[in-house]
Parts: sequence; structure tokens; C-alpha cells
Amino acid sequence: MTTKSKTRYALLGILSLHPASGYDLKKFCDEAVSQFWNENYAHIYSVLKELEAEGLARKQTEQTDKRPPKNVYYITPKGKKELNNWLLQPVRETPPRYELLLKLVFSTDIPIDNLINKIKQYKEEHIKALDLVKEGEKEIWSYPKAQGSKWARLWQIGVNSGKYSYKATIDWCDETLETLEEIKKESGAEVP
Amino acid sequence: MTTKSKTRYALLGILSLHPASGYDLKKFCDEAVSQFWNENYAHIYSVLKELEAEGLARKQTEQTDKRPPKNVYYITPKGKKELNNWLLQPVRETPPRYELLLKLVFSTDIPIDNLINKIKQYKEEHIKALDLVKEGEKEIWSYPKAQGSKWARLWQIGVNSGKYSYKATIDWCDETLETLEEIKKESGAEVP
DNA sequence: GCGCCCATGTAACTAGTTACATGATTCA
DNA sequence: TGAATCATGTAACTAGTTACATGGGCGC
Repeated sequence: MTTKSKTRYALLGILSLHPASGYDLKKFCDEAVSQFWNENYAHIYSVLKELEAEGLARKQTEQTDKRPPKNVYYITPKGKKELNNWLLQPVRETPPRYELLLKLVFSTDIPIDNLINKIKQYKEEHIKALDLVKEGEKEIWSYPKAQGSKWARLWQIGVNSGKYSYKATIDWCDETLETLEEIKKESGAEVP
Repeated sequence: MTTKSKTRYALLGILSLHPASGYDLKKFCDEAVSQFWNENYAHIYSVLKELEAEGLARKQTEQTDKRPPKNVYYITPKGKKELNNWLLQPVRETPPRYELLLKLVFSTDIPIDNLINKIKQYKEEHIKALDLVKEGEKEIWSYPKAQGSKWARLWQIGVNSGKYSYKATIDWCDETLETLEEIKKESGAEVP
């Protein structure tokens, strides 16, 4: 199977939940799945054109009064089939790249305070992210049809992955900060 | 500051530890930092040319008997400066993309067994990865100069990040498998 | 009046991937 | 004898990013 852009499937996936414009899709990525996915406008708009050209989605321009017209995309049966086919395939995860870690291991000559600040910031970001997923969690279950539904449970699973991984990251930050403070103290002792 | 390819800095970072050929650099990525970084040959070889052209590294062809000649690259003072400058800058993490999670949340119509298998495989992969970082941990401290050194502690911090995050992932997998088994049982009960 | 949100797109770029091509040596 | 490792590279591609361009409406 030739690997096609993952963006295709991400967009098809969202469209399988509800019709959406390019703007809506971006918003969905930023709000609902930002924890594990992201897209940018330029790419969304260009892939939407492809989807339409291939008959996987169809465009419908909706006039709203007072607001600029929206190009709303609907998934087609063909698109739904393409999506399901992809969902059934084994996951091919792209290897991660953590710039923070890369920087850390090469930072023997960098002042410790610089590293401490980086970790502190990283920790703050992850605390915020953890708060956000907890907010999202509440939202899922506020839907009337959520109780006992398969989709709500699958979303809960997604939320949980954020909770586990953010928690782990925050713990690692705490441990790392202790280590760095230790190094700092020792090096300070050498140059009194 | 215009953002240049992160590959540049990854390679400069490795070269700051020791001179290396393209092949060596690839190996280092696969073995020492695969937990949080990756590179492929094509990109390495093309970026090495850039580094040389910009005077950040210099090439030295070494003839070895019985083995093909190696193009070994040495970091220059200019390269070292460029690297340190990057290390001092704030981290700009590229947002993550987890295909597994993306698939899960759209998988309402996918047979539960398919999802269970995906999670099981993911768990296995992370158990292996965890074992590997534990191996790597031993290696760090087997170096004679490791004890008390700053670099060994920084590498230990890197290793720890893997330990924390892989552990969290494995726990999440266990919880998720329970949830999925539950869903399976219930759906099975509906269609006796 | 200012800034944010809604809304869509293009142009230019570059970073990174896949596939191809080659060939010697070592180890099982 | 066949697979793995050592070793370097090119060609073709595509996925994804950044910057630019525009403009009305809404709330403070």
C-alpha cells in the first residue's frame, strides 16, 4: 500500500463526524485533538481540493447572512470507504523528535540555569496541557448521548493517553529539576 | 532567528562529541538517541554537504585497508559556535502526531478486535523500547569517566525521559485493553 | 477604536522520505 | 552461500511550513 498523506485521513476522519469547512477543520484540530494531532490552514485547504477532486468529499457553499460564505465539505460514501480502509490498516507511527531532549544531551557547555529554565517552561506547558485535557474530558460526557456509547469511550481513551503522558512528563521534569539543581550546587562550590 | 533544519543541529551535536562519517551519524541516531530523535541517510548526506560548504564541518577522507574509504567529518570552531548558539535558544517543539490515537477516535465502526490488536502491538513495542533504554543506561555508566561527570548526568536525564514516558504508555495500554475488552463483552452480549 | 474571531486562499519554500544503485567484507 | 554490516550517494518526490493577502463582524 502506498502511503498517502496522513492529513487526508485526519480530514476524512473529522468529516466522518460532521460536515466542516476548512476553518472548522483547523479549529477541530486545535481544540479537540491538539493533544495528538495538528494541521495548518495551508495544508488543509490544499488537501480539501484533492479530496474533492477524487470524489472523497463534496463541497457545498453555504450563504449565511452577515457572515462570509462557508465552503462546507461533506464526506462521500467513497470517502467513508477510504477512511475505513485506512483505519483497518496497521498503525505506522512516524518516529518522534523531541528537540528538548536533543538539546539537553548536547548541553555540557551550556550554563545550568539555561537548562533549568527550559525544563521549568516545559513543565508549565505540560501542566496547562493536562488541565486542558481534563476540561475536554468533561465536555465529552456532557453530551446527552455519551453515556455508554462507543465513541465516547474511544474519546475517553484518547483523553486518558494525554493524562498518562502529561503526568509522566511533569514527573520527569520534577526529577530533572532536582538533578540540575544538584549539578548547579556542585559546580557553584567549585568556583566560590 | 530564521529556523534552519533541525537536522543541521542534530548532526553538529553528534560531531561535537566525536568526528563521524555519514554512516556513523546514522548509526548514532539509531542507537544512542533513537528514543527521541531520528534521521535518514539521504538527509544526513545532503546536510553534511551543506555543513561543509558553510564551514561548519570539514571532511577528511580516511583510507582504511580492507574497508571502503570513510568520509569523516570534524566540527569546526564555527560549527561549534553555531551549535552552542542553537542550544542556548528556547526550545521550539514541533507538535506531535500520534497516528494510533487519531485512528482510535475515529474507529467507532471498526471491529473491536482490530483495535485490541493495535494496542497489544503498541504495548509490545514500548516494552521493547523500555528494555532498550535500560540497556543504554548501563552503557553510559560503564564509561570510566562517567562518574560525577556532567555529560553522563545529562544522558541519564535523557534516558529517564524514556523510562517515564514508556512506562506511562504501557500503563495506558493496559487500561485501554481493559476498556476495550469490556466494550467487546457488552457488544457480544447484544448479539447472542 | 482596537483587537480578536470568522473565513479562504496562494506562493514560495524546505525539510524530509522513498526508492534506486553499487559493492566489498564478515559471520553463521 | 546467503544474510548482515560497512559505506556512500543520487533522483524524484511529497508532505508540510511560513509568509503573504484580504476583509467584514463582534465585543469591550
